[in-house]
Amino acid sequence: MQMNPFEALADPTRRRIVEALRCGERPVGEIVDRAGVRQSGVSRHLRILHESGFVSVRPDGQRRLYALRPEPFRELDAWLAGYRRLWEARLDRFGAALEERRGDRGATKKEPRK
Amino acid sequence: MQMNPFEALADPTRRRIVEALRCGERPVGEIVDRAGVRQSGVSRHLRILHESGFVSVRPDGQRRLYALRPEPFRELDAWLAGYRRLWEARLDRFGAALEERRGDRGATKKEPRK
DNA sequence: GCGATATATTCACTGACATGTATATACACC
DNA sequence: GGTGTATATACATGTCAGTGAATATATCGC
Repeated sequence: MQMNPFEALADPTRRRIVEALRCGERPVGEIVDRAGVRQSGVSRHLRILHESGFVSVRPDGQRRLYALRPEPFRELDAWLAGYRRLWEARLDRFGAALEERRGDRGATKKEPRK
Repeated sequence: MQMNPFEALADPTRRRIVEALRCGERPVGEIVDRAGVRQSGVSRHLRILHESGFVSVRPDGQRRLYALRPEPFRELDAWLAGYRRLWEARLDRFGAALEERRGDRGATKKEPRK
């Protein structure tokens, strides 16, 4: 399937699975309990997470233990780093103001009427 | 549409748009040149990015200038922070080893022997 | 007013993906 | 061997998101 980290985390079920692994490795069965989808679905999501580098597997008897791997998180962090100046208060110079530029953001509530 | 930051960035075209705005605000036309999709597509992606908080808009004559907003980036950073211990070399204690757990990742090439 | 330019929206299509059910594979234990 | 449990895969289905073409809206200059 070959997904990049953003696509891999775009699915809420996959994010739940990742969070279920935050505190260490777990067998599929335990993940199923927290994922909110059937075992077959979890298995497919785990495959995607594995292919995108988010998890590792190791056999343990008839079970398979999944665990998080650091690489894709590092990758996300590196990407974010390129935008860090957006929020790491560098508002002292007006270059920042040029980029931040009046947060309207409530554009939906804008236009009291027309 | 209501997208969370991960879904918003899952689309490659939207990531290209975000990158096009890294160095400051731009009108839609310039973004179209870099996005690789037609103007109507860019407009729709900009709407999604706006609804998810990634960009702000301000009118400038007959054009509209889009710019990045910091909030969703902060949000992503906060999420990532919960996993930072995965890669911020805290391998000095074996608690980390429990979680990192032998990066197999090349599960295909796994286990030269054991 | 009119025409031209910039951007947004509607419509129809298509492809991808998440899901469940059912089935297959792998391993453990007897 | 056989039976039971744990996990993976195949198949069919429905939904949704990204796309382009065409159209609508807004703003400028005259």
